[in-house]
Amino acid sequence: MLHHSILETLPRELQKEAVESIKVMRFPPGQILFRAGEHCKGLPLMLSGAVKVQMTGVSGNSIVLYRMGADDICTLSIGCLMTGYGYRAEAFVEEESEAAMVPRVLFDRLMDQSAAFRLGIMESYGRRLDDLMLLVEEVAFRRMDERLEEWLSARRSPIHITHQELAVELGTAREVVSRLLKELERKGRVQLSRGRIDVKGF
Amino acid sequence: MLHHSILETLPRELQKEAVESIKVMRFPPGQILFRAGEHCKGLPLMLSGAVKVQMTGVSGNSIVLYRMGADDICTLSIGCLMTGYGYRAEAFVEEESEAAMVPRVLFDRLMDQSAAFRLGIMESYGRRLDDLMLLVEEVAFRRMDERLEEWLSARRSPIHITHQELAVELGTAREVVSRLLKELERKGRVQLSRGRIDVKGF
DNA sequence: GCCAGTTCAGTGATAAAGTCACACTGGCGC
DNA sequence: GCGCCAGTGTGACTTTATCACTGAACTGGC
Repeated sequence: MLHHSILETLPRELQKEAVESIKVMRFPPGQILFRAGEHCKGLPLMLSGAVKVQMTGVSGNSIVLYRMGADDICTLSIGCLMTGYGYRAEAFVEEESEAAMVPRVLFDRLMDQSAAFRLGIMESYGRRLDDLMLLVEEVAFRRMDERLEEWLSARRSPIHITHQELAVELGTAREVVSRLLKELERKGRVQLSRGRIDVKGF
Repeated sequence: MLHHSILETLPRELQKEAVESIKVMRFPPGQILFRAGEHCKGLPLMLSGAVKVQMTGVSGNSIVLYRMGADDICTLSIGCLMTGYGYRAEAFVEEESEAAMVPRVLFDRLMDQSAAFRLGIMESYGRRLDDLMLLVEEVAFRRMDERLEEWLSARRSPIHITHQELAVELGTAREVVSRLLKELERKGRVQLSRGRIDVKGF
């Protein structure tokens, strides 16, 4: 089913048109939504699930830029759609997801005819820009141990993740994560096992 | 005079309306266009000059996020306008600048009535997002000596800048810049003096 | 079960970058 | 000329990144 808040603001006729030309797609976990360099076919509106967007630098290291969940808009796609450049990042499906793919033509039409749609798009863009600015600051200036603890305490224990994946989340090297985690374990804050971290309340 | 490519695409009547309600403002070097936390009154279209946008983190360290020059659009302002949040960064006028301030109401009207205007705005947004993604990668993974050399070789010698300012450009500490520069001087690649760097061809 | 292959984690050594503290200095105003 | 101060240099130390390697834990085949 096609439930996305940005579509619900549309007047009846546009909504009807939208429902007709939008294809809902389903992505299993592990699938790649798009890769770096690929070109954008349409704007994905996330209906459900979870997708992480990450970038790999020239050095070969990767970092997670942000995540998308239900009711999000894939802002990155808009930029690609508008400038015609390929994606710079790749999107990796973490949980079974559904997305409504809005074709270019319909996107243009909606931008033209619905102020609410425009507002939704622009707001989403603003938030994404904000996210990235915060990330820059975080990566440039914050200490890794703090960031790691913050990341850990933001989820429910036990956390199923490898040190390598966690390193990509934080934009650092696997060894750094391993060492910091080991340190936390020595302090009794976490318990480590293969592919799993048990957080013992901060 | 009011010359900005995004306005030139407008049909005659809109252009006339625009010229009437847009105030052109002039900013001397050193002036702050907006500060972190401030709210956005309208969308600045850069007509001439140079403005740098930088953010200061909780740690007190700052980093330059991007620059705006003639014909740019202050994308950051759109986000603030749309979400109603305050600016997260501050904009510092580097060279005498002129900007056309588009009030909220006119912005909405232009977004509504001109496809070309919309396209211009969205493109500009896409580029900015791209810039920030590149910056994240740069800050997270690239070596500081490389980034410094790149920065130096991208401008014309002599460069008038203090080590502190250069540190903000790169998002690092002043001492790091001082040491790297000294190293370059020992190698004969640059010559240092107070507030000035002479680059001797890379 | 056992074994081979693979992924994941731990760690020492070393280099790069960030932090803190403080000394020095070039240039300006008085 | 002298004092002041932003700008710079540098030592000592911590944190983070990188490289190289070891061993432990899981996987699938037999």
